[in-house]
Amino acid sequence: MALRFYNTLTQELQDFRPLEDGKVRMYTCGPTVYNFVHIGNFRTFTFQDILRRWLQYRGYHLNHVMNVTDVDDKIIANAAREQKSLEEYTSVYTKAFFEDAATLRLQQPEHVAPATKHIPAMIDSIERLVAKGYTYTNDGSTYYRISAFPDYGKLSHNDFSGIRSGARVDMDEYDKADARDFVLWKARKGNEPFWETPFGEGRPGWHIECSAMAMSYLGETLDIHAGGVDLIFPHHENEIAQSEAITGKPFARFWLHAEHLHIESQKMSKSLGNFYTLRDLLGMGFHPESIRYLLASVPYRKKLNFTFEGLKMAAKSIERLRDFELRLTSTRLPPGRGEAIAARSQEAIRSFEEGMDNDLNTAEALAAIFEYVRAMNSEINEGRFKEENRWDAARVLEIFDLIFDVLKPSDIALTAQVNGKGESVSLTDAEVESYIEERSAAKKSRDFARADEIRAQLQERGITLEDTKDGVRWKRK
RNA sequence: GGCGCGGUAGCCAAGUGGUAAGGCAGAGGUCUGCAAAACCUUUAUUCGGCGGUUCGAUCCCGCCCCGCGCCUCCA
Repeated sequence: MALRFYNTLTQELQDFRPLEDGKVRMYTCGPTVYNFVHIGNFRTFTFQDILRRWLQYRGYHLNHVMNVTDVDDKIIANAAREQKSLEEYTSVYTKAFFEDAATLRLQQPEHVAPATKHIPAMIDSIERLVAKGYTYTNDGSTYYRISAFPDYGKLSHNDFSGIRSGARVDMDEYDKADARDFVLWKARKGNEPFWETPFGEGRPGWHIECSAMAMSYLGETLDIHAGGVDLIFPHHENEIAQSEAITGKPFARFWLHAEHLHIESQKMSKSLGNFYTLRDLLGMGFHPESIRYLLASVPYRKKLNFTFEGLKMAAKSIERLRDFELRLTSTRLPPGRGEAIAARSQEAIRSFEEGMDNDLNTAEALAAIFEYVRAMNSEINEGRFKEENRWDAARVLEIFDLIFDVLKPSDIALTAQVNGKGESVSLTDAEVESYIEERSAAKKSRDFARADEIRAQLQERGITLEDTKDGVRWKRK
């Protein structure tokens, strides 16, 4: 089956083909940098990362643009309060965002586009809308008249035909001619930051940045536009209204939207005290891979209930895969290559691909991997898994990790072993090895008490020992 | 009120018109000096409720109940 996505625009699953063979033009809505972004935001960004990786795995050359909203009401207000320039204020959170993204192993888009660096493109877009008669001004601000765009509502599937501005609305009494109209350019107020334009001093409305930047980087029609469900209306609806009014062409062919994340079954909110940033969670001792796994393992169109129990489960799931990976390299195997196992490995890859092709059904894809791991563990126990099958299995894990990217422990995980007093209790590999030698000697002389004592001490310091037929194996927790 | 999403085992979560993937947790067993890891067995006669269509529905239709989102800034 071909790669297919659920398209919000058509409300159905559609086979994905880009406009141009082999190339995908993708635009995603990035962060508004007025604060540290929270874990719910990262659910969406993780979805976008999985999408990126899968498109690349499927052989597409990606051109992905992500905007950074670095000018809006909140930013201006916060910056003013801290008596900082916009730039000073937003650079802190922009930097933090990309650090967090890297911690979660999110790939960098090909282009990151801060709004304030693209004002001329926005001005150009607005001028074109003005020329085509889609706008009106009021108090120095320029508005988009949605009644001029008959398709308005096609993305969110709302019917606005009944609430068009009519005789009842007196324009003199309202900022906007129609409640649904939105601002393209906001008139300068007081000491707020502003830019000079043919239609007055001011700053851009929120929606215009995405239309202008998307089209200037990617052309008039995008293959994919993605974001969180809350952006469907009005943000994405307005982007369509702006862009298609300018070009007369479809703005984006596939609209993909990630569902929201809840915390312990509740909406995340500051008043409930369940508002977490990535940094909060890392501070509680959770590993980035666990967070990434949890965010990625629930298919993106399903609400994700983020719980601490879920994070622990994620960590255990990763551990199971890592144990299998370790077993592949540390077990002595009979020579040769089991053909049935080679074939089973191919089958696992096919199932994994099928799950991912199915609108990025990560739960289905994961099931393929776990079923495979169980089967292979069995084959190893039975002696049918041969020396050269290592490469077959390694390939399966490699493909899995190309997308999920959770097998390699984070540096943080390696170094952040601290005891209750906050002191580092990490051991070097050499130290661990020497303890293992001491324990082996104790075992040889049947001093099991001493051997168990060493094992327990290592366990306390995050080192787990496993006695196997092929010697002692150890891993860090 | 309008538009939309969802309710599957203790938790997370796939799925199909023909009778329920996977992960975590639990129970029993094999292996082990003991553990750990791994494997085996086991854990929903049942998929929110009630009707309907059908030879047959968790999956299709209708109604109802519950949870949630958007309709104003929001991933």
